[in-house]
Formats: sequence, C-alpha cells, structure tokens
Amino acid sequence: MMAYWLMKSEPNVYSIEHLQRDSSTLWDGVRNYQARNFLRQMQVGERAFFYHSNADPPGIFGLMEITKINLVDPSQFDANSAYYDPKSTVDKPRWWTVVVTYLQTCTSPLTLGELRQHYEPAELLVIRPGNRLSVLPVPPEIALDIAAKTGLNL
DNA sequence: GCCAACGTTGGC
DNA sequence: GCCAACGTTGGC
Repeated sequence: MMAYWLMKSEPNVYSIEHLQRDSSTLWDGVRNYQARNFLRQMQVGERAFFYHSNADPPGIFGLMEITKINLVDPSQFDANSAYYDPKSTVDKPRWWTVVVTYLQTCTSPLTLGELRQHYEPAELLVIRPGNRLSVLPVPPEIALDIAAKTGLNL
C-alpha cells in the first residue's frame, strides 16, 4: 500500500530550496529508533512532505519522492561527522535511510498553526504536543487534503 | 530493571 | 534564549 510521510529538516541547515538545487539527496543523520523504523518502511515511489522545523514559520513547504530505499547511513561510521555513532559497526549498522528526490515546492505552504487548525493531533502526529520525531507517517486522507491546500500533486 | 541525570528537539 | 517533552545513558 502506498504510504505518505513527513520529513523534517531545519531550513538553515537544509531547506526545500537546497533539495531543489540538488535534485536528490541522501537523508542522513536520523538518530532516533522510531524515526529509523519509519525510514525502513519506505518504498520506492512513495511521497514525503518536506517540513521546515526550527523555522519561522515551521510547516510543510514542499514534496519529494522516495527514490532509493534501505541504505546504510554512511555518516554513522564517519568519526568526523556530527552523526558519528561509535557503537555502530559496518557488520552491524544501526542506522538506515533513503534517497529523496525533489518534486515540488508549495505554492502556499501550510504552517504548523494551520495544520493545527485543520487536523487532529491523534491523526497527524506532527501536531502532537511534544512530538520530536523527524520522520512521521501521514494518513492518506490527510495527505490528499494537504496536497489540495498547498498546490502539491501527489 | 529502575530511575536520576543529562542531552536534544523544536515551538514559542 | 527559554523551557517542556522526551530519548538515552549509566550507576546501582
């Protein structure tokens, strides 16, 4: 079944504009087991909303496609990386990720405040108070509704 | 296995 | 910059 996702990035580190310029990128650095488990569920061709976190305003700014899956995140082995994990080994990696490809930038972004107005925290995990996951599923009905509101073609 | 201390996330 | 929420670590 086709699933929809939401993936967070801080725009001063890596924004939807960066992804548009790069076309594709390896989504590395996720170091939370629950988020990693969602990454491992992703299938080629699925869509993910690009969410700007720690931003003004925070919200959904674009759309991308999952183009490569089940990749070992190389930054876990790189002692010079901020994402280095000394407990991870090449034989037993802990962290996997995907490659995402740019599809679209929102004609009108959906801010966190607007998401809170339209949806329920029980349905849309990103608006749950205290939520800290950087990779989250979005129920298909909500994904379609978000696409309609933001001018994105799923 | 418990839990206090600590670190990180991310909205405001 | 503050701080609440939450995950992880490590002593016991």
